[in-house]
Amino acid sequence: MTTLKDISRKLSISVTTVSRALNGYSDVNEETRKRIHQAAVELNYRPNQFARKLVTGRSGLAAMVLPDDFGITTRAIWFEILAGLSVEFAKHDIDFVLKVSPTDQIINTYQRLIERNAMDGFVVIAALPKDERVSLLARNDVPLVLHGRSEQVVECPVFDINNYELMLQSMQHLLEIGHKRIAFIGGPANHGFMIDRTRAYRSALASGGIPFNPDYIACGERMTEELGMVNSIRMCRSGGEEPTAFVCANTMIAKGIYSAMQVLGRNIPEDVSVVAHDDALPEYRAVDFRPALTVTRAPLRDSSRPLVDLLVRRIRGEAVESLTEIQKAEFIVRNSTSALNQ
Amino acid sequence: MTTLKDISRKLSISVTTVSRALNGYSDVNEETRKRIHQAAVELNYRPNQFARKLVTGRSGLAAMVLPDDFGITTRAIWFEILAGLSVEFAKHDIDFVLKVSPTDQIINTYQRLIERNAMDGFVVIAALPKDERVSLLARNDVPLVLHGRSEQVVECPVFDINNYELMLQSMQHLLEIGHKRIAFIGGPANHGFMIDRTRAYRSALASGGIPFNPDYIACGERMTEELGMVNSIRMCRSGGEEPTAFVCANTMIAKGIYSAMQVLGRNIPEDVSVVAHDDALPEYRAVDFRPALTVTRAPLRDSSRPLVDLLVRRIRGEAVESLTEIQKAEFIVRNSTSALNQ
DNA sequence: TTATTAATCCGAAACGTTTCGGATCGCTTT
DNA sequence: AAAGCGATCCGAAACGTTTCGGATTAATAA
Repeated sequence: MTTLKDISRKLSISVTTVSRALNGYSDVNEETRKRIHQAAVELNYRPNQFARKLVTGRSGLAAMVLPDDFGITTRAIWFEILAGLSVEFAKHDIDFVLKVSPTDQIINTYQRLIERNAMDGFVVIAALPKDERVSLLARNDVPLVLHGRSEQVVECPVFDINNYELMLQSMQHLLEIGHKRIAFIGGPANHGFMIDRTRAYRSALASGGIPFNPDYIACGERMTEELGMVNSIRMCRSGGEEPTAFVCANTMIAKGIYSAMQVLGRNIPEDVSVVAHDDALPEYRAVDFRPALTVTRAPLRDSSRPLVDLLVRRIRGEAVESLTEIQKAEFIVRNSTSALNQ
Repeated sequence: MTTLKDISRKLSISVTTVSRALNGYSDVNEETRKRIHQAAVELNYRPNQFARKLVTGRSGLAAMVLPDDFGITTRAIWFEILAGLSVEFAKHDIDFVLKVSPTDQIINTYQRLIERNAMDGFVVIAALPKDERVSLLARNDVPLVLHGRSEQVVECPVFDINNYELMLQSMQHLLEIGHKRIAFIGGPANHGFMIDRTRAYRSALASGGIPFNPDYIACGERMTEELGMVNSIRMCRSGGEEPTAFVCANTMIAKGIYSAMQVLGRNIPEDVSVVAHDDALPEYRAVDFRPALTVTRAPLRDSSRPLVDLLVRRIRGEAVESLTEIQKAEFIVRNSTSALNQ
């Protein structure tokens, strides 16, 4: 392994100057900088991360802690997120470490990681309104970036999609084409994104002059096909008036509704309309639904870059105020929605 | 953050002795060791990994490099593996770093990681007969553990399941109940596990006096439902004699065959028998198949511990010869197989 | 008594960086 | 001629460990 000292010796230049040259300080002559850079590539120099960490306090490591029961959704989604984060962090020369922890030990795991002081930062996903993870990290002054908004006024960068707006858009579309009995099947009621969307759902109903019917809303811990299937069947069988349209928190739920409607002998979109939010998972392509699914679309993959960028800027010490990014979902009308035929 | 020096000062004992006490050396008095340990917990001491790395060369980091197209299978499976590795490594105080790389850049990614010299070891999964990753790592003397066997005689620990045996078992079962036209639908032909299973498939046929029919074997890059569906339909429609039984490399393929048989109006197990190898993924539970699926079972989750143990022992310097572990799959007969009715 | 040994302890160097606080030198300004 | 300045460089300390090579003491063997 070649070190600064090797370069220093080879060029008869002090270690200090070699270090400063390589790190782009201004007090080194342009020509000697050239020589140093050249020697560095010749000798295939790689800075020793651990020596560096020892003095700077930076480790070149960022982590994410996941519950071992996979939380709100399925393995496939987590992997999508992990993969994106790994490649984005790599661009900043940061290694991405994955911690999986029993669900009831999550906070302990964070605690230990914080004590060890080995991570430059964390990415925290699926924000809760009062998020213990966030407050713990913030209290200990360790950088984090949050996916989703949390109620707490907290000093951390945030990335989110416009959950309120996209829900409004779906609802307005359905209202415009005449639907009145619109159901919403979503995820865990306590998560930030669900709170936003539920708010939008109710506000859209209100603005359409439609009373809120609690039977038309279903929340589940896991946003899977099963959730969509079970709840849509329940709603259609409940004896009262059946929904004429469903809004789903993701495409898996929509898939479940498609199956359910087939079982019940209902046609999409003639009998019921379906709209979903689409994270653009390759396994559930909305265009491949039959009929093709109308969606608000915000690829999960696209969140990795902003997430990592925000965290890196936070680690570099940028002011938190400037570190918020809200991504707009795109509304795409396909064939799963049609005007209500009376 | 509390350091050795803090403990040293508090107890008026040299840093050396504190270090040696904490690391279990024998040249420190039992009573002072007690005092030191106590002070360590009182002060909430955590060794600084980076300082340690600097002198020992160990980083407390292990990595896995994955292709960004997810290789032979689906995201869900990768996540299963990743989660298992993360928790097992944690037990050894090792952080698990995940690297995702474009498929054609895998070797470069390894190269860079090796140069940086920041990983204590790697876990390499889905062994190829001549595996460039393995030879690269071995050549550079970096510890690795291999999942699956590779042809190369190489100095590395290996974990595998008894692919040859389990295939033999499935085949013998089918032969015993009278099947002669047995198809095998599996994964990429060049992978170690497929080579083993194909060998067993042919050897079982031979021992049953049945000629090998190349139309009855199908390999695909991705072992998904689609693969099972497409190939079983093709085999059943090919005009020649249809298979009466299918052996599948995993349960997803079996699921595809179930769908295909339904489409074709065939009943399982009356018309066709199906056997699969079961990695025990929660998403595809063999017991939940209708009819319940006969399998050779070897939970993927169970591979994490041996994998990590082997790697850790290799890192600690144990002789490679002792570091091989072959896990036996369990054969479970359920309702997807029945005797051939003539 | 003296030499040997075992049990404990410790000073100092080393790992590879970064960074603080100058030092040197030639040029410009007074 | 003296003072000041900018550009360029460097020595040495520091980060928190581990480890080599002893040092000290008391008990044991000669």
